[in-house]
Amino acid sequence: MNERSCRLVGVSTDGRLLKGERTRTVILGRAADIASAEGLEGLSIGRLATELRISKSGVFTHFGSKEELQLATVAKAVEVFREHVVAPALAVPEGLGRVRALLEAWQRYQREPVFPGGCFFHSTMAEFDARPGRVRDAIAASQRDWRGFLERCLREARERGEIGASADVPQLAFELDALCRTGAGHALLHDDPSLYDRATRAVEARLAAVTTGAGRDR
Amino acid sequence: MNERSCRLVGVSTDGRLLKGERTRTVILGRAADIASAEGLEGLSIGRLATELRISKSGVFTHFGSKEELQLATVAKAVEVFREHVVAPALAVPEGLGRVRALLEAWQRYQREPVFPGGCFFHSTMAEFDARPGRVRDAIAASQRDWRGFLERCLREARERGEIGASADVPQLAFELDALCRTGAGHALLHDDPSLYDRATRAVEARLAAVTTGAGRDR
DNA sequence: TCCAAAAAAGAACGAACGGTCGTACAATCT
DNA sequence: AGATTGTACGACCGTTCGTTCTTTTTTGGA
Repeated sequence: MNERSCRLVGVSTDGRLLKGERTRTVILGRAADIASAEGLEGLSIGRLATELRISKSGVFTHFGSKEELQLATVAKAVEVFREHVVAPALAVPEGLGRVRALLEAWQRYQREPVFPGGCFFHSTMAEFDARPGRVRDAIAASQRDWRGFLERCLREARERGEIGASADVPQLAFELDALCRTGAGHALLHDDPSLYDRATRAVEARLAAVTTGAGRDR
Repeated sequence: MNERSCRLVGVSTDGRLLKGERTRTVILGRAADIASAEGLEGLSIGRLATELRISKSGVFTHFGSKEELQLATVAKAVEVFREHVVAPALAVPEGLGRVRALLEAWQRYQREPVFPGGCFFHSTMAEFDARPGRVRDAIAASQRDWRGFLERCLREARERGEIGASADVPQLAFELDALCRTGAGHALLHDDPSLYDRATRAVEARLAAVTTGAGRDR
């Protein structure tokens, strides 16, 4: 592939982003923020336009339909999630250390908060779990990805002998996911940050229960 | 209080429900169903009217505002939850047996499904956790009630010596809640009933870890 | 600097939203 | 039976929704 043929859409010859691509990014940033707090259905094109001081059609043109806007918003949220949670974990060597780094990054991302409405996916999963369609499929797929990555990290730790060989990785991933997710949700609902710590403690205990001597030594 | 002064609104002199009260019940039943799947904001007065073949104003008159409709819907859902989850547990003697009955009833209620959109509260908690107002307060209060009841059951089991004396009841309640809740949510999102079992297994393991010899004997 | 293409604006649409009103009928109480 | 209250109706308000156009402005490459 030569340079010309693989030029990306929305990118100018000197590599800078085209104007349209920049506004698209701005729109999606705000869209993900709104959706994390008010849901992907609470998102509206008119509101985005008003808040960003763009015309309604100016927003609309970038996506062509509300469903496309929702899908793009999910993709944007995945990007943010990867950056704040997955990337920090990948910077740590494989094994139990990476598992810990991953869970810590996740909890930090929920608390900061990167999104004003807590974890984007916690909100939208509950919103779309009983509503068939492309948006739900996208959310479900991203959720499978996330859980797959968590399981991979756990499996690496097990292969290193830092986690007991008999540990049930998918089950463990499910439980860790459930504890972190719910802790953040409750903390937000009751406006009580101590509920984050409850999740942290539960995760800690759950990990301690499967950690081997080899895991503790490092 | 004599009979006359404590007459309830919506109840006629001979104790029967007034007509209005009956339609109100019908409306709220449908409202709770819709809200469990599409959220309390997805609920609309016009849609309720169309589906129930009542005029829009006929629906509206019963509540006076959308917020009141949402609050009444939450109250209705609490009633349904009590009936399907709390009541069956109360029919079982205090102790670990009641804890088990409670968690079983909860999981049964999620699977049946009593509400078409899974657990009403799972959906609405995530919807309102970052949205201040009376509706959120009502949801948060009902959630506190539920957790209070779960903790009470656990404490009774502990006092009977069926659960270890050192068990941290609020922490345990949080974890059991998180596991059941998330299991149901994932089962719905991925359309995979085996995820319910994952929650069941996690709960089972969690309970087994704190059960004493006395608890196992019965 | 010029010009085509890209991006944004603007106006308008039909539908649905929450909400208000006056009215008509039916159920309930005296 | 008559008086009264409860209940539901249909028309309509202003607003916002997603979406479709046409027109204007901005932008980036030659």
